[in-house]
Amino acid sequence: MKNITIKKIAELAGVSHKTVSRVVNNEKHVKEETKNKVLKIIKEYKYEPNYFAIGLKTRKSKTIGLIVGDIENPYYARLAKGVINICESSNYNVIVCNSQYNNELSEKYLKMLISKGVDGLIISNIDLSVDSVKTLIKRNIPIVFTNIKYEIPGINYIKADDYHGGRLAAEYLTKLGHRKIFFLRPPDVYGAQERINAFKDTMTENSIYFDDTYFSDFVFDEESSYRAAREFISNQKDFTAIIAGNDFIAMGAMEAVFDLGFRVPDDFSIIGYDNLKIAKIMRVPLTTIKQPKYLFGKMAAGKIIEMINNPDTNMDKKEIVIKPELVERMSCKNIN
Amino acid sequence: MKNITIKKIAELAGVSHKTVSRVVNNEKHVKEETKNKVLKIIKEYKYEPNYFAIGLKTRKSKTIGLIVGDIENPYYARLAKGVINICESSNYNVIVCNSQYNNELSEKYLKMLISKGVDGLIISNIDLSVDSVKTLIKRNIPIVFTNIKYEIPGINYIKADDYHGGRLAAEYLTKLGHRKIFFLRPPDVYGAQERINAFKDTMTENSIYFDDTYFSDFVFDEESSYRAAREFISNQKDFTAIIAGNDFIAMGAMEAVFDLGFRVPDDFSIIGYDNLKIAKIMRVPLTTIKQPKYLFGKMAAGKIIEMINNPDTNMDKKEIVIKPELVERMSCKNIN
DNA sequence: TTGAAAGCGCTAACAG
DNA sequence: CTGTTAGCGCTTTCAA
Repeated sequence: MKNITIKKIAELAGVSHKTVSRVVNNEKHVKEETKNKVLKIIKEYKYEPNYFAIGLKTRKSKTIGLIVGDIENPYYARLAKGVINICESSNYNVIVCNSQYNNELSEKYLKMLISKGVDGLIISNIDLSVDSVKTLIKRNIPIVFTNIKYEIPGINYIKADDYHGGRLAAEYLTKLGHRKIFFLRPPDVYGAQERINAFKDTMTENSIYFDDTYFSDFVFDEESSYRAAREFISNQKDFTAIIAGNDFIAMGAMEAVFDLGFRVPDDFSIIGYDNLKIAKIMRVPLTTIKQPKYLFGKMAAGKIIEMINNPDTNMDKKEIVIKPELVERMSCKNIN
Repeated sequence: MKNITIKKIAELAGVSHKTVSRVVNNEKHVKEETKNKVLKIIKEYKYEPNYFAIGLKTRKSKTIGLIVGDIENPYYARLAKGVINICESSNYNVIVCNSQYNNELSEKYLKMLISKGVDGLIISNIDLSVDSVKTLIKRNIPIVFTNIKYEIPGINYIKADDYHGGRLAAEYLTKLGHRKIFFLRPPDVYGAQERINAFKDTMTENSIYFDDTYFSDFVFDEESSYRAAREFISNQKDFTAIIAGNDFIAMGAMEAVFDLGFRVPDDFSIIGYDNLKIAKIMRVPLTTIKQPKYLFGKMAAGKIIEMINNPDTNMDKKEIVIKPELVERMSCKNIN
């Protein structure tokens, strides 16, 4: 039971294998009659072109790689959905890699993807070394970042204005009268640092004191956030607000507050980031900063496919930056 | 700037390309000295074996395919995480397909995956035709289902005992005194039907009336659930409880209840399914049925890799069935 | 321990 | 409109 190859079909149809190749690829210069004959045999024998043979010749894989920090974080899940759906409509598949915010793992995934000949790469919030990124650029493989840690010329990215988003959160809280605000730090990706900078700037401008103890260690998901928040809450009395690195992290924080017998926002105001669907229906509906996650995925995929299809033209818009917005709900209290 | 191939390395090292192949694949019968020499050249020239050439020969892709209903549903996201993480540890990549619970799209994805020569397939809650599944089995490609719609002999699956889970939910509600219970139907996958059967059996055994109007149309996600729940709530007065097809759906239902000015569980008790992380921190902490999502992914991936590595041996355990458990929180009221 | 030859299944270039 | 020839980069015999 061997595989049916293009040669066998050619034999069966009494034509050359190149002719079969022509009809398979829908090229012109094939007589309607021949074409139909070949098509019939193809159908009858359920011929399917060999992916590897094609790839070996064309160096196209019709698949793109996506690296995310944590597919379980609804932010990434929704972004991935955007990527996958758009890719599907252009007949691309996507290999999803879960870096777990881990440097080494990211690099490993990168290598795997490249060695598999992906046609493009979408890299979301991971912490690649500058060297890797530069090698990537040199290789000339289409690549789009959604949020980046380094500003490297010639790089395509799609991101939100995180500094602005960070300000939105910090200023909102200070206007509500909060002075001691704890920052649950999300993984160290570019966007996170921008938001922390915005926070610090806001505090400084308002002459509000802060130091390193106002920042948690990196917190990755709902669980690690829960632990960090719990520890933080247990050890102090003066803080009135928490900035959660993202909504997933905010979940953990809110759980910790409730489990310790405190209330939101009466004892602690909490503000998140991302505006996940869950934000609306959380224990206390979460005030947060809105980002268009599906759109990020959609745009990144669209851009990649565009780049794949026009390898030579220098795409015009290199950077796309989206303005985040504050979504006010019930998790923050005015204490003025 | 051509690619460095095995031949070039051979030339540079002054050996045959087969020898290079041997050291690349870590085969024996290579003198330590030759090996080191070759290794040095490989490193120097950054040689990377060509994926397509290898695939053409070996018919192995080192990638597996995963089809899920909706990657945005945290159930699937967590399952996918399990699959991806386990695959990574065995150096497999995973192509994630988002079927959107759509029959045709599922079939299309299936074709794409097969044509890409995936080494294995994990199919999660989709609605493939019996024919497709049979073809799949005939092709002899390792495949694991997590939940299935058809019982086909020789198929591997990992699932929860959905009938049992359905009973858990229905009996819990009836014991609490509920008689008019609305069922927000999840997409028509095997597990869903089992749970509906369990619901009907429970009602019948308790001599509780129900008819078709007690069931919503299929509801896919938080948004469609919101719409369906909203419409349902607006049009009736007697129902006291809602069984949500899963926790993602429960989110939408709870939103609808609140937006319409009702309360949970005072006006409507809601029970979910899956025990997502969000269940704990929802507006009203959700009573639900627990399923080990990460474990499903992990087991499915483990099984697939095992099957890939032992293509001949008939794996023993064909079916793995896990017992779900009730997690009681605050979304259901005793109205006895 | 090493190498030569063949071929996996396809496409590209050119010839007819 | 169709066919021939070559070769993509690797692995697999088999022979040395």
